[in-house]
Amino acid sequence: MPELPEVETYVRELRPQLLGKRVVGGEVHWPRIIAIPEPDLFLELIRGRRFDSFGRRGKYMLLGLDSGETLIIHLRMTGEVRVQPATVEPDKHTHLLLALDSGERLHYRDPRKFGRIWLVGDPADVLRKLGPEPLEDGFAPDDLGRGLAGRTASIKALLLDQSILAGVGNIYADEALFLARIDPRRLGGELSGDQVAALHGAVRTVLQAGIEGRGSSLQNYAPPSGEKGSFQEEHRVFRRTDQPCYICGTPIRRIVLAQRSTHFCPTCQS
DNA sequence: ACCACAACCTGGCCGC
DNA sequence: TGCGGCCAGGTTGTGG
Repeated sequence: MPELPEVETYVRELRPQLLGKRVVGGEVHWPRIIAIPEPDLFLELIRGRRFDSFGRRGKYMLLGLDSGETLIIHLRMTGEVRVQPATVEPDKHTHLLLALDSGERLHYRDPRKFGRIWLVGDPADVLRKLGPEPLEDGFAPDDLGRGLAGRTASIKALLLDQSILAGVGNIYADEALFLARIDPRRLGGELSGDQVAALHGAVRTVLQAGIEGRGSSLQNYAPPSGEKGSFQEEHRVFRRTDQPCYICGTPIRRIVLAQRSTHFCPTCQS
């Protein structure tokens, strides 16, 4: 589910709930969610460790431990992290429980089991293929242009490629392409310099607006505080199939690109 | 190197 | 109520 704005919201809301707390025990109920190391060693290494820092890279959450190691969590489609009182019992979708010295427990819950968790000495081992952070000051139109140059995949597929740009997913790709007035079927390498610059600006605008709305809450998704985000109210095209474009009134179209639902205005985006 | 697509999983919704 | 089909905010592995 979550893209950059949802993960950033997660980090902001979980940080005060976890910083300074220490892990005093844990249980893994679905071993495959622990990517590195083996689950038994994972639990051995994390027991007794304190959370010292909390950050984000792309759609990954990075929790720095007092051992110098980093706990990395990727929620993929349906992962959730909650810090709960000890009285809250895990349900059948809770795959990792970490007991904290505060008496609470961290629950990692994930109905589709796509999410992954790593415990590594060097985060680069997990993150090295990621492209630039779109909201960093140093991210320039040329950085995006270099990633798209010569590519013959659709611009929609390339925006979803985390090695070109980190953090954009299906919602924000569609919204950015609408804002930049670019047809999602256009090939990456055929965009003009002006279009690349417009897309660069649009990606930053929609991600920033997403963060300000505390993410998009579709279905039952909500950030750790439990209060839903609001950016879904600002979607211009995403899941607005057959509804009128807010600019020109043309019905929004849904097509499939890169195996993902893609929504666009056939009049505004060409 | 690049591209398209199956696979990984479960649950919700819709029509019959 | 049950069943089949489709949908879901992501990434990885495989084959061409």
